[in-house]
Order: sequence, then structure tokens, then C-alpha cells
Amino acid sequence: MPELAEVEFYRKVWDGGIKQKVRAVELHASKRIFRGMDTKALTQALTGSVLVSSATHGKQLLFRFSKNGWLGLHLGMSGRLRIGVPDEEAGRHDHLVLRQARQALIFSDPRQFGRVLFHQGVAPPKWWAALPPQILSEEFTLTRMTRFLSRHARAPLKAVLLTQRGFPGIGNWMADEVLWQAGIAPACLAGKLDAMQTKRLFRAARFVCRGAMRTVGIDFRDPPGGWLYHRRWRRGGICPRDGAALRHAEVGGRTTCWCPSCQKQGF
DNA sequence: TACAATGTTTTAAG
DNA sequence: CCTTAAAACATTGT
Repeated sequence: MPELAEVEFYRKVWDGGIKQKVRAVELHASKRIFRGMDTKALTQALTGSVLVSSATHGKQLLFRFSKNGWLGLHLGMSGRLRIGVPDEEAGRHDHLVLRQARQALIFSDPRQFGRVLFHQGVAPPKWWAALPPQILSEEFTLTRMTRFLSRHARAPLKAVLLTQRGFPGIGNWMADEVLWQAGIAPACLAGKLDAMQTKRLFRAARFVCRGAMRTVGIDFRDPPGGWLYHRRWRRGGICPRDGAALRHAEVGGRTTCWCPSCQKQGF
């Protein structure tokens, strides 16, 4: 499920536990979300520590704890964060539970495509520091985006937009939304855009991120009215802009929805 | 039953 | 070494 704005929403869910001590850590150590990490070290370090702050970067979540603990989470396809009562019994998919006096912070992920990372140190983990510029930041420039497109010139734009090194936070529905708002077909190759289309893509990427953050990112409400989002799931949907029948097909390895009449192939 | 699901990683091929 | 495409991952729901 979670893309940029959904991740931001879930971050705020756990913020209810800020400034409070973690009394106990419960986790399903053998589950895939803990692959390659030391769950004993995580348990040891977080037990008795205090949740200090949280941040998101694209689809990445980082929770900072006292005693130099840094908990990184990725929600994958089906992950979500929620708050439970302090002694809530962990369900089958509740793979990580941080128990505090007033509530339990719960990470559940049925499909386990998500991931848990843990780092102990004064500085933030290096994988966090190495993340590419966020789309809504100053460092995400037209020049940078253009360079990224040219490096993937022979791939369809849909696939390029899903690449987290270039467009951190963009997922399946946001990629379709960006392309629809830019008026460019998803199968158009990234190297085929002219300067005007490139600029439209850049503006659409930022506009969609901002609009999602101001709606989904606040309280999980739907994205702004008039967006493709509201029509893309049903078969038989029509384009909000010109009323043409929307098309669905697999592009760049993912189910894709677009308007064949107002989204143009490059030349 | 079989397939698809708002995602990444690994593997293989070009 | 770089880019691209496809399969794999685990579970649920249609």
C-alpha cells in the first residue's frame, strides 16, 4: 500500500509514543521483515529507551530513540503502523511491538515485503544519510531529474518513475497520477521527452507529491478531487479531463492506468 | 482455482 | 560496469 504520503501518515501514528519509554519489545524474529538483521541487538537497545523523534524520506521511516538507537522501517506492500492498548496481544501479522505505559506501537505486515533496520550510534545510519533528494526538496532540481531520465533513456517512463533512486516515494498510483497530469503516456521511453514535456513531468511530480502530502499525508483522506486516482481502479472508468475511456495494461512491470486520448507518446 | 495486490531485491541478459 | 526485464518473496482477497 504505502507510498510517500501514506508513509508520512503512518509516521504520525507512532508519534503518539514520543517522549515515552519502551518497556518491552516483542518481535517475530524469524519473519522476513527482519532479514539480515540482529533482532537481539534491537531488543536489547530499545528496551528501556525513549522514543525521541521520527522522520520520513520517500518510503523510508526512521525512528530515533535515546541510547543512540535508530529504528528504520519500510512498509513494503502491505505494512502499516498502528497504536494498540498497552497490553494488546500481538496478532499473527504484528511482527514488531514496542510496549509503552500508555500504548503499544505496532508494525504489522501480512505479506512481509517490508523491512526493519536497526542502527546504534551517535550519527544517523549511513543508509539514511545516503538517500537521494526528496522530490519536494530544493535539491530535487529539473537538471537532476533530466539527468536521471537520460540515464534510463530506453526504459518506459512508468518504470523510471518507480525507481526510488530517482523519484523517492513515488509508487504505483502516484506514478500513474504524475503521468496523467503531465499528459504523457506511461509507455513513452524516458529518452524521448522534449524540453517542454520534461518540464511538465517535473512540475507534475512535485504537484502530485504536494497534493498527496496535504491530503493522504494529513489524515489518510482521499487525494484532491479531479485526480485520476478516483477513477483508476474500476474497470470502465473515464478520464476526469476529457471523458475518454481509461486504459489498463501492464507497463514497466506494474498494472498501469492512463488516458489514451490526453496522454501522448513522445515522438 | 488462478490471478492480482499502492514494493523491493536478486538474477539474468543485453 | 551499466541498464533493463523478469522472477521471487508471503499472504489475502476476488
